[in-house]
Amino acid sequence: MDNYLSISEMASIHSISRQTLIYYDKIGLFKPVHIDEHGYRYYSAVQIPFLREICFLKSIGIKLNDIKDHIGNRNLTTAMSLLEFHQEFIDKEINALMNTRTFIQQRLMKYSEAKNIKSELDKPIIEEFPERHVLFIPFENELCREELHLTLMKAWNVLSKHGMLPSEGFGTVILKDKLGTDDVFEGAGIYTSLPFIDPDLNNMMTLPAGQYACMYKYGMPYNKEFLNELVQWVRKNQYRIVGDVIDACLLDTTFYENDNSVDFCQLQIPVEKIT
Amino acid sequence: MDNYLSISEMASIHSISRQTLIYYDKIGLFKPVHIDEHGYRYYSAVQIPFLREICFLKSIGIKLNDIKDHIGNRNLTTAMSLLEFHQEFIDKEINALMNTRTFIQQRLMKYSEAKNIKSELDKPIIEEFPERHVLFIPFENELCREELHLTLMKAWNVLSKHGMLPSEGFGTVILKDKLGTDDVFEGAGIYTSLPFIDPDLNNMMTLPAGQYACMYKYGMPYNKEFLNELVQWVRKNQYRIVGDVIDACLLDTTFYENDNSVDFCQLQIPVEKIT
DNA sequence: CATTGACTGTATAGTAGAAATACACTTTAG
DNA sequence: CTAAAGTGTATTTCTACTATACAGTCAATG
Repeated sequence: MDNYLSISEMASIHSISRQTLIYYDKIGLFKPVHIDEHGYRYYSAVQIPFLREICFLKSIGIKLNDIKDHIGNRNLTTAMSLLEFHQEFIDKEINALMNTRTFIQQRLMKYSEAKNIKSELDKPIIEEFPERHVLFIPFENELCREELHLTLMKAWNVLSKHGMLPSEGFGTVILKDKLGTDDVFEGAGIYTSLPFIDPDLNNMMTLPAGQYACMYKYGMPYNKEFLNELVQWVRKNQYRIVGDVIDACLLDTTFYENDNSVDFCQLQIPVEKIT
Repeated sequence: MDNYLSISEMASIHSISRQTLIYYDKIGLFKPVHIDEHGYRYYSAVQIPFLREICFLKSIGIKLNDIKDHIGNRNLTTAMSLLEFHQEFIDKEINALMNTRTFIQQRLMKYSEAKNIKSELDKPIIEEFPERHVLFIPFENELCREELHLTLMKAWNVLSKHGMLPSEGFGTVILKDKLGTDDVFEGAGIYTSLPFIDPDLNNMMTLPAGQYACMYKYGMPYNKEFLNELVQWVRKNQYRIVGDVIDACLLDTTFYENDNSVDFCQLQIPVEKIT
């Protein structure tokens, strides 16, 4: 092999840049067979399969360091286990991206729901909901903006540990039995939707399917006036409360500017018509 | 809101590090509401939803710069288009990973094939092959190691431009009509397997399904002795050559150490029994 | 023979999103 | 009063390059 390839020839043959070859030389991944008295790099055609394989492994996402460890001393067994190991890595990545895709989809659903209903603010209506599986974390201190945020973050972190993002929605659960008592928020807490069911998860709660008396409102869950209003409407209209009350947050304060801004929520009280 | 949260509290609430909050401050993504006379950072509970949303957007893979542009002035429309745009990005990523997965699978298939047949070296046998679609690039100069490598890289680059990696195999095609002539390699060239069919691709060639007289060998395609041996065997055994000859490379020189090493290949001659 | 353009070299900075480290100051608990 | 915990800034490290600046080399042309 007497006719060498220059660095630019070698680069263009492999559709990579001259700088990349200089870099590979520097990190010891791929070195020219010959360097002349001026420091010019010269490659041999025999090296082409090696650089080609480096480019292949790189383009399927294997790190240069791992390629370096592998390429100098490869055989069928090591080549296969490198690929098998990397395939598992790829599978995990695909899985993670599919989950992410689900989270984005659910978020978008939630937003388009919020977009479509802004007109009917503060008017009680009856809606049907399917069964919903959520995570529930009770409040530990007196309910205020800070307690609300901190409890939600607890729930958020529980989900994160299970590889989920609570993209579909969250809100407050108020116990049916405490309605009308001195401390309406006793035993209340935060719920977050579950993007998918995880059997390892504790603190799961099921919101039953059925009819709910609903009302959209701008206000935080600890502003009781909306709840009182809706409860009164329920009683006036010959309905019976049959379960815990949900205050679902549709748009949080990140959608509004000033410091005293409030969430856009929907109160949901499960009801039955009194016959 | 008079009770501030320290940087470590804010960090632990969101399961991120103190350093990350310092970094977010530095790049202007998320700043504390208050800094005391010693430079200590203090956050407000009102900021929790914003940092939560930043963490959410980050964890679905949106760049901090894009989050920064979005978060300060968001509304339903911008939030939805951000997510929609990002979902398309995710879909492309999933697609790319699925392709990569295919390439790895095909490579592994090729390797396990090579692993299983090493015993029957240099012995002609008859094998059945399905139809194979390949890319064909003819040689332009006299066949030698360099011409072989350069032509293969041409094919490789054509595939790369179409988003494919020739992971399943490559080799040399020798025209049937030139067997036994002075210049056996006239019109010959390199073929590379196609991971999937791309209608935009020119230079496609179909290797027909059927019976092939095959022989494994260590040697480069320009070493004619193996070809001659197999052709003689074909004639002696009452077969007729019915198509172009394939010299399929199973393991290239990256699997062997010294500079004069050769490929591990399988010669494949399409044949019919003479009746 | 000089010049020009193409090619080569080294060295440095920049990219993203932190993590890790070093070193100094402040606060808090005992 | 001291020690531990918390906080600040500044710098380095990671990956796999790309881009830039500046200087030397080579081949062809006038």
